[in-house]
Amino acid sequence: MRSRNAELNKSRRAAIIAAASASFVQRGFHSTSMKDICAVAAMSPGTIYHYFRSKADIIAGIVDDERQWRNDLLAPLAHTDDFLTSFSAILDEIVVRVSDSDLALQAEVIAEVLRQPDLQERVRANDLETWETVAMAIRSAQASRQLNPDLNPDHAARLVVNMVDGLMSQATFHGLDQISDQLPSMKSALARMLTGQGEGK
Amino acid sequence: MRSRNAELNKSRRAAIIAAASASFVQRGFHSTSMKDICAVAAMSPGTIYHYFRSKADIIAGIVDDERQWRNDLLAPLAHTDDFLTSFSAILDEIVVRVSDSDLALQAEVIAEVLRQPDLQERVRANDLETWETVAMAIRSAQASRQLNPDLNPDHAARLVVNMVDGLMSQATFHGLDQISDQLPSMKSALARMLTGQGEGK
DNA sequence: ACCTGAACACCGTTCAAGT
DNA sequence: ACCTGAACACCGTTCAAGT
Repeated sequence: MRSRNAELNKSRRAAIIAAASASFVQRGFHSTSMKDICAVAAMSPGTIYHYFRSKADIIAGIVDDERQWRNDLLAPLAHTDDFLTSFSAILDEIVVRVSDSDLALQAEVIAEVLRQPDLQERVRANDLETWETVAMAIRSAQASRQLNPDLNPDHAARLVVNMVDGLMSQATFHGLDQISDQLPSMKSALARMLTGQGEGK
Repeated sequence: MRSRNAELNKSRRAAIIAAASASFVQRGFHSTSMKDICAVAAMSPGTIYHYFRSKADIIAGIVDDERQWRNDLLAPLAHTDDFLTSFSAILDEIVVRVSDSDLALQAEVIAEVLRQPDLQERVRANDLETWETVAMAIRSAQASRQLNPDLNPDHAARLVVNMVDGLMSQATFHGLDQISDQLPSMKSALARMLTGQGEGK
């Protein structure tokens, strides 16, 4: 859909995404009706369908917001000269910046995304981007002898991303409070994993 | 609902859960209609509502199956005298026994569970049970000097469960093939984390 | 108790009609 | 292009009626 008024298009889409996100968190994706979203956004159904192909399509916008958020969070890794300290700060920031609503919305999105092939590809691409960012940071930290140079940087990056994914899973089940207690031991385990000499493959 | 015929009750419930699971994997929870489940199970809507309070309630049965599955998987940890080898075998078994359908169904369940408080409590309890099992195995492995005795066993267990959760997340996005490549480096990282001396808190 | 299927209130989406 | 709201095909759930 080519829009005549690009400004309006952008602000309307943002308003619809905001209204839908709030509704999804409260009631869940599939028990939020279009009428609910219409009420929160103060628009008629026809207007929403003018900006989005379907209710499911609204989620694509949410996924793109999430990508932006991740990139901002990881940006410091690209220029740091102390990988472990930077990464530790990122973990702390996750606990501060992620809310229970974010976790609920994220769970909603993942389930929905799994049966929209083009959306799934988008989420997968976001994840690969994150991995690549971490792998590059690890490579340069190895070059400056901060991390064990025997480690395969791609595998190590996967492990690091894996642990953050696991942290989010546990936050989803047990709440964000619970996982802050876990951060210190997680950081020292990471340090041991990434700096220790040994069979790094 | 007190049933007169406990046998029938059990087999009907199992048949409905099987029909529903298959449908949820194919079409997703919220685009599976009761009519779909009726067709696959070859029952009328009234019959299904005789055994389950609602469409969402069917998921409780799926969660209980998942709990059984986890307990079976982790059972060897209770009696092993070699924690790392046992755990490594469990990781291998996950890759063999988990299918793409299982991952899709699991994602569906998590999103749905998050807004049914009693179901959420059930999932949380399953997770705590897993954690407790791993923590006990770690404690006895520390007693026999297999693992670093300075580690806090509860925190170490959280880390181990965390990494498995992370593995499942990544399998959901990138497929099970991708994660088998990751297993060797994950195992050696785990070994380094759990055996190495250091600031274990 | 167990089962049927028509009936009820409601859903996502479309589209003729307006500006 | 942008917006409205009635209309359409369909949904989860109930319930009178049967055995």
